[in-house]
Amino acid sequence: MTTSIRIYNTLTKTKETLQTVEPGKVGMYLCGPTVYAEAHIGHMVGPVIFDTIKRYLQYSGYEVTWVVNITDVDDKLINKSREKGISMFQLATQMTADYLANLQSLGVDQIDHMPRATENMDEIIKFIVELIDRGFAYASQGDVYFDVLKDEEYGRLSNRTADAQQGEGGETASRKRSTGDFALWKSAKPDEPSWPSPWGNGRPGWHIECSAMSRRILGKTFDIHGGGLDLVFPHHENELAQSRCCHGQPMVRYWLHNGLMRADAEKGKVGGKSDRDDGAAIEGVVSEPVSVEEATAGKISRSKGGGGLAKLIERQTGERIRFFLLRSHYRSTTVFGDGPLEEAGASLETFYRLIQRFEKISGIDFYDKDQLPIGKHRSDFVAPKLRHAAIDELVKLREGFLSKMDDDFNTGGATGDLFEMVRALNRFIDSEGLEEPAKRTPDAMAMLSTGMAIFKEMSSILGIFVRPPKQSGGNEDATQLLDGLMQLVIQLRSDARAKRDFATSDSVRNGLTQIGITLQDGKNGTTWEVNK
RNA sequence: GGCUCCGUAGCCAAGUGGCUAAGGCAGCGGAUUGCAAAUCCGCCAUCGUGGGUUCAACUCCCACCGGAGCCUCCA
Repeated sequence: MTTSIRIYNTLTKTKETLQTVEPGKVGMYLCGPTVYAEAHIGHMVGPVIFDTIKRYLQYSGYEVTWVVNITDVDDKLINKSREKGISMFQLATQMTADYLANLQSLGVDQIDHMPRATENMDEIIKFIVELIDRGFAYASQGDVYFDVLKDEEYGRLSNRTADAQQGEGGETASRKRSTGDFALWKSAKPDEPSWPSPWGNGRPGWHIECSAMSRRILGKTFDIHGGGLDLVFPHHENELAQSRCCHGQPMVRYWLHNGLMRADAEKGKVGGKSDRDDGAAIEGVVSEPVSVEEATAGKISRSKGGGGLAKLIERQTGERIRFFLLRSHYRSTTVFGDGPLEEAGASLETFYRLIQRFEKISGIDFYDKDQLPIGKHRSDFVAPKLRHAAIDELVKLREGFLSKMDDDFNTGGATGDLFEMVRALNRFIDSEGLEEPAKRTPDAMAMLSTGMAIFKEMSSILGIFVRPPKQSGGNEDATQLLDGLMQLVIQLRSDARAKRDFATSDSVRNGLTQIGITLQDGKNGTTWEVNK
């Protein structure tokens, strides 16, 4: 298969053309969470971009296997579970459930395997034994360490030398041959969870599970391995060393790392440059007093109140967050907060309105795969027979979208094409007058559906607009009731308008605006929407 | 101290050694509307600063200023 997909490889620091280990197949592995606390937004960046990458690779004709591991044994889990007075396994189970729920909310549903460290002990121990046999690791007082100095290529990924500090100081330092060595196996204290091994009871070090589990599922060399930029060192450097030394062949073709999220500074939003003289109220600038801590934008971490993602999703909707993440490039650092999400939400409305408009005109359910079918593969696409400037434009925008995706999954650039598709489609509806039933000729309607299908085909690659946006409230009875009520109100107002009693009709509309409902008078009657 | 990355309009954000520097949000003007909303049309940037390389740089190199990250657990 020939594609021109290019991926930025952290190892070589260049974009490289994708050439898979097995033709037509892609194996990819994303480092998942250590499940000792609730997920925060930073944990979602990798899953969302990988989910999108998988969708795109599949669209490009590849068969993709995607693995995300769950680290369910480590020091933090042990400590945290003690604090909470529950077992490590209970804590892991709870936090894994939280993680999975968050993934689902963001539309991440392409993961094929989610192996857990505790369920792969045999494989992990086997891997360590192999490393010792090959002379790259040594046992020391119940621990096992990787001997960094034996690996000539150590440090290439993160661009540092083998003597880089590896944490594990203190008492364990004396068990190591050199400071750069890192633990493959840690002996357990009597009250710690442990597994039997040739070196006594213990638990695996942080890095080895990924080497072991990726090999089991994806093989000795697989295509794409990713995670947050903060994992490059030491985690990925060490994984890479373990696997390569164990197998004598590269672990991964392409190392892919996403940029990190930063917390929003939440400073006074309105008004211009108040950089200097902060504190002094500049005319019209309302700035909320914030503590020094809050005013400093910084890296999101669990220890600094970065959790509570579930609440955030409830407040902002998963699609907003997904769209927000996809709006910029996955490798860039992104400032995150309610403000930026609101803006993403505002621009999403443009899409929702078009979709509603289309559904109203055509009677087709946009989200139904039978009513508005789309092509599964890029190569399935055939230029529409119906010719129209709008269709031609859509076809061209589609190509633009795909070429941006080809270039290191440039989702930010691709969303621009999506917006332009919306404009082209609205323009088509306007120019053909499709709001009026009389003008809905079979040709025009076919063209509209064709255009919408192109739009849907592209947006579904990003994993957005694949299901109807969540209704606020979520209570179906209440929703139906509200709908009936609104129809009644609209009817009464229409009667007033028919009599040119605008005082009454405006008063109704203003009243609704006050409570957050916007009315829209169109050629075909009045519609309403709840302001988000 | 060592190693990375970033600095594009009020804000967010793509992108390129040479065609009009995408798109979004906000704003402004127009079409439409009883008035609005929505939609459409139009307007709104010379790319942190200073040098250098080049026929040509926002895009490459150097310096500086500013911001972020990693080097310790972290997606």
